[in-house]
Amino acid sequence: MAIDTRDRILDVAERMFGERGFPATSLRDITTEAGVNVASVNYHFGSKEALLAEVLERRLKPINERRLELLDAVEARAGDGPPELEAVVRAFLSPPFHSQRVWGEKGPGFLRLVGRIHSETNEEFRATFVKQFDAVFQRFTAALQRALPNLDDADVSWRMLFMVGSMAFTMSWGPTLVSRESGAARDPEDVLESLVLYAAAGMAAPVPAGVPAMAATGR
Amino acid sequence: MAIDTRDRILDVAERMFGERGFPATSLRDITTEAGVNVASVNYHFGSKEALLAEVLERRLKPINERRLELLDAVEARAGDGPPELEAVVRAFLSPPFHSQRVWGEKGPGFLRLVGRIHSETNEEFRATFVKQFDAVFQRFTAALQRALPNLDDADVSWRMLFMVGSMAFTMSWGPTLVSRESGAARDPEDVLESLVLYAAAGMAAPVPAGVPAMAATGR
DNA sequence: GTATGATTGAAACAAGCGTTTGAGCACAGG
DNA sequence: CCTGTGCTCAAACGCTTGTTTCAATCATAC
Repeated sequence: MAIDTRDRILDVAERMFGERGFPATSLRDITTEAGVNVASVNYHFGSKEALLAEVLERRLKPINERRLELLDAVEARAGDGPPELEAVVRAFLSPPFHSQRVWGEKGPGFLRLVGRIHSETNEEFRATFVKQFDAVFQRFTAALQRALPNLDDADVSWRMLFMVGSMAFTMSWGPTLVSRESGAARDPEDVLESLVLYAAAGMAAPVPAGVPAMAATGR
Repeated sequence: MAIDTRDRILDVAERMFGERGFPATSLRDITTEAGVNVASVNYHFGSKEALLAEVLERRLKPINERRLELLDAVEARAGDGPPELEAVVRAFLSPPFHSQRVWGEKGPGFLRLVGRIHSETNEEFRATFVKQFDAVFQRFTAALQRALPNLDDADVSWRMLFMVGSMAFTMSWGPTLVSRESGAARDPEDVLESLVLYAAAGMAAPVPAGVPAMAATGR
């Protein structure tokens, strides 16, 4: 009856984990909605947690690949010089926004999920999850350091955290904001654009006066 | 034997909700650690969800009061002119950072919790929670609009969302970042300073080229 | 057609959940 | 002294959880 049980489970799980969170979603919720048997989750994936891992990987892998692709292009264009800051930021931020066509009523489920992985899973799971980002983080950290030579490593790391925070939070709450304040309604594409400009400006902010690493001001 | 059962429950619940999340923390986890009986939660608070509400309110109320206090001072200083952007941003961001003396190994538990409220509770609860922020949001939105007259309302709203995202995410992951990369280690006070500069710069970013300030929203 | 291995189904499993119960304790005011 | 109130306790409530079991069914190769 089912086209493909595995995929149906993945789709429903992605949506429900995104909407309600991982611990708050039961396997019976998922399997009922997907029209499959409870046991099939453990048959196909092994456990609830393994299902979560697959849900995440399915979406995250293409996103991170796309990020690196875009960064490659930006760096190629820059040649030996420093890459353009805004382009680097855009290479990082845009793939998740494009990963789902619709910024639906509930938002891109799996990205809401990503935003709260760290709080809903145990330590080991979290570690293997973060590992998926390691390569991306290293590449972008290096690129940003070249684009912002007056920042020390610590500054770049913290500002990347700020940027990721804006992104994750926007994915989570954005749809709520859109539905609450009609004035704020916007295309996801416009929101992405706003976010890129915001993050690029923040990245280029002057370094704290009191704790200089080497240089004084930003752009 | 217990100094005050109520307070012990609140303290332990705050920490555990922060570390593991609301659904993943059982009342028995809390009461065992606190050295009190399971039934005392329902006796003192009525339900698990009511306990969460009180945990949040206990910390959030003073934080939001302090925010408004600081904003009052900033606006008084500005007189009839526009308030200083960085001061407004600082008034918003600093109280949570000061709400707990120590940026411990696990981070300020209750702020990690705040960051994911929306995903771990039902719709009604979320509504009453967001209400606590309404006054603060309105005041700060107004102040930012005066400090950034070239942005339209939608821009200000989105950029506030970006700012809150940076803050929440930093509270959550900051401690992780500090422990992973020794190079990034910093005082919470320094991190706050970085965040303020980052957010102020982001707020002041140019408006998107394609979307003029006065035009109606979507396309 | 029959055999084989992959998949599904209904049912049960033990464990844990939030909540309720009602007896018991401590200690005030009369 | 007794009574009333506030609180704690062990035990049990009914229910849901993730996981397992094992027979039934399916698709495919011989």
